[in-house]
Amino acid sequence: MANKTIPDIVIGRLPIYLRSLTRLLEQGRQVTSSQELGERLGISAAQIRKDLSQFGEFGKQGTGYNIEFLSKKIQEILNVDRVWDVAVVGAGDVGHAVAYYGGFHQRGFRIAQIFDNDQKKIGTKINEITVSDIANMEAEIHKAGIKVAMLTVPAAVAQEVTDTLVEAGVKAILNYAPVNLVVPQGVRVQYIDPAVHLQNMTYYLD
Amino acid sequence: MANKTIPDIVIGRLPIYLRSLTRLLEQGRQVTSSQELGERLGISAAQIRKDLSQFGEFGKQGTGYNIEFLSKKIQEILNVDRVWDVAVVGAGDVGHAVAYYGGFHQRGFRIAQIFDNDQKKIGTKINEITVSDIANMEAEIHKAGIKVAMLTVPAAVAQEVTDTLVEAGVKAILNYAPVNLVVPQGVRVQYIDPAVHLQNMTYYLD
DNA sequence: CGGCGTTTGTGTTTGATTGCACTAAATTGA
DNA sequence: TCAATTTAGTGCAATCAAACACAAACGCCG
Repeated sequence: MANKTIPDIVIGRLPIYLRSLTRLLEQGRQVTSSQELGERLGISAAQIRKDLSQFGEFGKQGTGYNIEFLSKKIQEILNVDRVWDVAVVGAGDVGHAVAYYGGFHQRGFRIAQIFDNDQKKIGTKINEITVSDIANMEAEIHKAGIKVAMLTVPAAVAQEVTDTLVEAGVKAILNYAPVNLVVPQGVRVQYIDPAVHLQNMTYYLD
Repeated sequence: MANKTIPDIVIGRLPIYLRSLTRLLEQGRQVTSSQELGERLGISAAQIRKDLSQFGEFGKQGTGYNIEFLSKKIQEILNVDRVWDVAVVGAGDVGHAVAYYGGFHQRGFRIAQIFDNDQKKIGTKINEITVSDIANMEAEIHKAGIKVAMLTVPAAVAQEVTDTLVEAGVKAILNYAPVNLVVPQGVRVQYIDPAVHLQNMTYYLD
């Protein structure tokens, strides 16, 4: 049943499922059902079953899903049954917050390098990681084989820095700058822009 | 033309269009086209035209869209042709980063209040705003008539705090905690969870 | 050990979203 | 002035996603 080009939108829901399963595990639960998950997530049970069925048969009729087993399977699908080294570019407020956030490791990511262009910041430590000069970024990322980066630089330089990251071999960029990035085929970008989310919601307010 | 229940997915693209228009304005541009916008955003020109046509006729054939005019119109549609007061709940790293982020105001939002439950933080100032005791949150938000909140508290207490926010009259919550929130009809939630975005991308990596 | 209630996985239907292709309006340049 | 070019707005077709509904499997309990 696997490998028939899974829709992006399905992939996008898997991390949400995984997050919810983690919460259930924390609560000491061992088994859940598509119905329970659906209620928690505001998604129909049928959709959850169909999404999961794209990758295999993980549940048991009459019983539901073993949470630990399903978590493991989703982690494998998403390639987070390992830890990815991540580079953070930009050591401003957002870069700091990201570097200090403790939740990444158990979800498959480790902040390995931090870069900035401010001489006053270079050499200082953020959460035990020394800030490096962005001038050396391409070489260092390339050398370390890093494929994932978080971009927390000002909008004005985001595209330029992105080009360097791509040159360095980065294939996945989480962009906090409020700009749309242009990247070549094979490089993925995801956006985090709080104002976009807020504006989405204010449409529905008076 | 207008008012026929616009699909959520269309609303979700409007802030992206607005963001891109802002960049163009910054570059001194006055006119653009659906084609140009589409190339910048990786969206088809037809889709952009169709999205906009849901709300009126903003362009001119042969010419395109006046950027300033279209920006204004989208701001009106999204209700961000005004400034919304926002409450930030949780004065940790993320709360700090959010409070210091300078980009909100020109996009329709102003951080008006910050709350925390840590006695050591209460009374201190973050970017000129005094941190208030979360115990007074419901009353203060209600009194100020605040409808929009950002939630930057630990996952374990996010639902509990959400319930209080809803009680206080908040109708839009931007949730940074990695938990799905349950809210009554009429209250909107958007999620920001960097790990979710990263996990989405690692699916496509080897 | 057999019937009942539960829940998965999936073929099929329904609905939503996107892309296509065309018309009409505006601009430009000769 | 007029033909060529550009581009918005839109009806229709095609694609994609979600919901429905049911057979098959499983566990439980008497």
